[in-house]
Amino acid sequence: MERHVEPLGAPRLREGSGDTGGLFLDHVQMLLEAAGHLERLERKKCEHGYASTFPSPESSDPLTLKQKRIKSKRFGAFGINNRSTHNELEKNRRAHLRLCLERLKDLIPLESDSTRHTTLGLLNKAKLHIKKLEETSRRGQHQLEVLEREQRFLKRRLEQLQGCTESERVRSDSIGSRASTDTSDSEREDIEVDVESTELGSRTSSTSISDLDDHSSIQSLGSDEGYSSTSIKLSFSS
DNA sequence: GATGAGCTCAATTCTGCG
DNA sequence: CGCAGAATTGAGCTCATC
Repeated sequence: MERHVEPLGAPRLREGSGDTGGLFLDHVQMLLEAAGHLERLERKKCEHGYASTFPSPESSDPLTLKQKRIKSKRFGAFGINNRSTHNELEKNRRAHLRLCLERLKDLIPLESDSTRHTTLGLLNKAKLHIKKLEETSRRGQHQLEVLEREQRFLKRRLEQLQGCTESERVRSDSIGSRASTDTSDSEREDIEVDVESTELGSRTSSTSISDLDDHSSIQSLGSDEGYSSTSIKLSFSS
């Protein structure tokens, strides 16, 4: 919805001016037209209540010192020049706002491109979108914490089970080397069952084990040579 | 502290569109 | 005709300079 703005004081040169006298007349004509254009503009502004560069009959109104200072700063010394500069700056400012709004439009999901999006509607949609993203992020963070706790707990249980199998092996060695290969399968079976029951337990008490979190030692991470000797089924549920 | 420059904001008016 | 956006304008605020 672009508003058509007439270029200020920019009447076109008439074509086909012949000699220098004609050129001079053209310039005079152009200046007269420009003056007329400005006058019409000013009158129109006066009609619509805009401040005019014409001396106002109300200019003798009592003003505060500050108001006088501002008035002279803005429009006293440079008149319309200063005002047009100000208008131009304000125009740039609005253009920047539009640009930001366009960028925002690209960032938020909109139902359909065909529907018209007002500034207010766009801002409201952006607000909702931000809230949704925050909620998603919060949930993801919570899920991550739960899974990390579960992982730590299972790691500790694994270490415990490894310790059990190690002591069991030492004990059986001291007794003798009889039928060591025969019992290994049944031991593995026991461990599998244990781990599965542990997994179940961890899931039921996943929120109440935070006290134990810091007890997981770095030593356990280094002693992973026994992991391959036992077949352990671990299944995580999200 | 006074002043000027730069910037923003809010009120008002104008304009185009459905 | 109402609405939304653009344009104009005055006022105020902040910061730098003297």
